Amino acid sequence: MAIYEDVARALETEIREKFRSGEYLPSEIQLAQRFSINRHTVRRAIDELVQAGMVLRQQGKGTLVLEHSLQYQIGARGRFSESVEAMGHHSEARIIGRYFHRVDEQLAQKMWVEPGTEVFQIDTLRRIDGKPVTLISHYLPKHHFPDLELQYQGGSLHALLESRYGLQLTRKQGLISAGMPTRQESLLLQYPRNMPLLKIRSNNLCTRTGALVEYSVSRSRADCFEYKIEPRQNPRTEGDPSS
Amino acid sequence: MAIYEDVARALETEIREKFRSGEYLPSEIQLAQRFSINRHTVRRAIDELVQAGMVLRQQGKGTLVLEHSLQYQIGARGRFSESVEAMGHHSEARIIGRYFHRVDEQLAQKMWVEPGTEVFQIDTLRRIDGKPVTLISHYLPKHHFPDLELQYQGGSLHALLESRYGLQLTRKQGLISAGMPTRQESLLLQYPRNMPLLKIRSNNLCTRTGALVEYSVSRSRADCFEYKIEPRQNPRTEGDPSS
DNA sequence: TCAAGCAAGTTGTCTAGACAAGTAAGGAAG
DNA sequence: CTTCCTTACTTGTCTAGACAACTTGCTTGA
Repeated sequence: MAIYEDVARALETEIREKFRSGEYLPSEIQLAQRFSINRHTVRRAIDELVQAGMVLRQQGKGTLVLEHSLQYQIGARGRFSESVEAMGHHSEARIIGRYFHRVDEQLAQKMWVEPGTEVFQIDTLRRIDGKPVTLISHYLPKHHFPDLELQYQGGSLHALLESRYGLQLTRKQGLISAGMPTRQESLLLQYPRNMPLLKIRSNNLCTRTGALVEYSVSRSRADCFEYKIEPRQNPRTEGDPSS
Repeated sequence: MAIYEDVARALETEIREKFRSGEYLPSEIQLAQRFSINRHTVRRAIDELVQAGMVLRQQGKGTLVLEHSLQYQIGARGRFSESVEAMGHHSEARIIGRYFHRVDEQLAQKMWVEPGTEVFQIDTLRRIDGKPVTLISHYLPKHHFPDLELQYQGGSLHALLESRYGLQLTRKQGLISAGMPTRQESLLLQYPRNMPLLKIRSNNLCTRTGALVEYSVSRSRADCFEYKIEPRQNPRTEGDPSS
C-alpha cells in the first residue's frame, strides 16, 4: 500500500478527531518531518483529502479544514432504506417550487403524453431527521387536475389526489439510474458536487382508466439513502424464470 | 499560466481531433520529449484529463482515451435498460477473478450468514456490444457447492446452479444504491473515476428451502445503464437490454 | 504616524533520477 | 504445441532540490 494512502488515512482520522472547520493543518514541511517522508508525498496525501472535500488549499496561507460532519461515510450506519414501491408517497415533503408549462419533445416521450400537453410541475424536498435527502419533481397533466395549484399545500401528494380527485395511482414503470448533482441540486440537498445521486423516474397511471396522471423524478443523496426491492408477498409459486 | 495547464489543453484538443475512444495516448516519456518538459509535468497535465473523465490510466499499458461524446450527454442514446429481476442472470459474462475466503463480520451481516462461513467469490464482467458495462461479484457459501470452482467456466451462473446442483433461486431482497468507482472498478469498466456507478446488492435464496445460496453485488456504469422496475404481469418478461 | 517594503513562512510548479508494479510479447524449455 | 520465463515498455510512487507565487507580520524610512 502506498505511503501517501496511509498518510491520507492518518490525516483523515486526525482531522475528524482533533480539528474543527476553520483551523489549518500543519504545514506540508512540518507534516513531512513528522511522518519522515518527502514533502511531495505529503502533498499527494493532501490531494486525496482535497479530492474528498475535507480540506481546502490556500496558497501562501495553509491548508484549511472544512466541515467534515457529513463526509463520505458510505456504508456506515445512518443509511436509510426505502421500498421502491413507496417512492413519492411521502407526507413530510416541503414544496420548494411550482411551475406551469407545456412539455417539450424530450419530456413528452418520458411522460407518455403528447408534446405540448399542459402540465403542473411541483418540486418538493424531503428531509429525514432534518437532513435534506430527496428532491422530487412531480409532473401532472393539467386536464386531470383543475385548480391543483390551489389545492396542494404540502404533505402527501398522492393522498390529495385520491381524496380530492378520487384517483388511485399505480406505478407502471420505474427507471433507476445514477448521476451527479447539478449546482442547484447540490445546494438544495446540501451535498457535494462530486458525490452521486440516486434517481428514479416513475410513470404512475390511474388504476382504473390506465391514463397517465403523474410522472415524477426523484433524486436522493447516495451517502445516506438506498432503495429496497422486495418481492410481492403472495408471489406465483411457479418460480422465477430467470437463469 | 502553468505549463501543465497549457499541455493539458493541447492534449485535450488533440484528443478531440485525432483520437478515438479505445486508442492510447503516446507514453508519458514520449510526450515529455515532444513538449520538452519533464515527465512529471506531463503526468500533472494528464491528471487534468483524468479528472475531466477524458482518459483512463492503465498501469503497464498506457493511457486510454475514453468516449468524449458522452461527456455531458448522460441520458442520450445508447442507454440500456434492464429489469431488476433479471440482474445477475446473464450468460455473456466473463470471469475475471475467483477467490475463496471466510466472510468477515461486515459481509456476513449483508449476506445473512454466520461470520466465518467459507464462501467462493466469483467476479464477472459483463459487456454489451463489446463495451464493459457491469461488474458483478457473486458470493456462494461453499457447503452448498462442492467443487464449484471446477464446474463454473463462465456463462450463466444461475443456469449452472440449477442444472448441476438442482437449485432454483429466488431474489429475496435487492438494495439499490449509487457510489463512485474504485480505481480497479474504473479500470475494469473503462470508466472515469468521477462518474457514478449504479449498485445492486441481492440476496438470493433457494426457492425450496429458503437458505441463502447466493449474495451478489453488481456495479454498473451509470452513463449507459439503468434498471427498470415493472409490476409483475407474466413471468416471461425478462428485460431485453438490446439497444 | 503612516506607508512602503522586506523577511519569513506557506502552497504551487518544475526538474531530475530511481525503483516498484503491471502488461504484453517473444523465446526457451518441456 | 504448450507452458514458463525473460525482457522491454508502460504507469505508479518516492525522494531531492530549486524557485515561483502568495500571505502575513514586522521593520524601516519618510
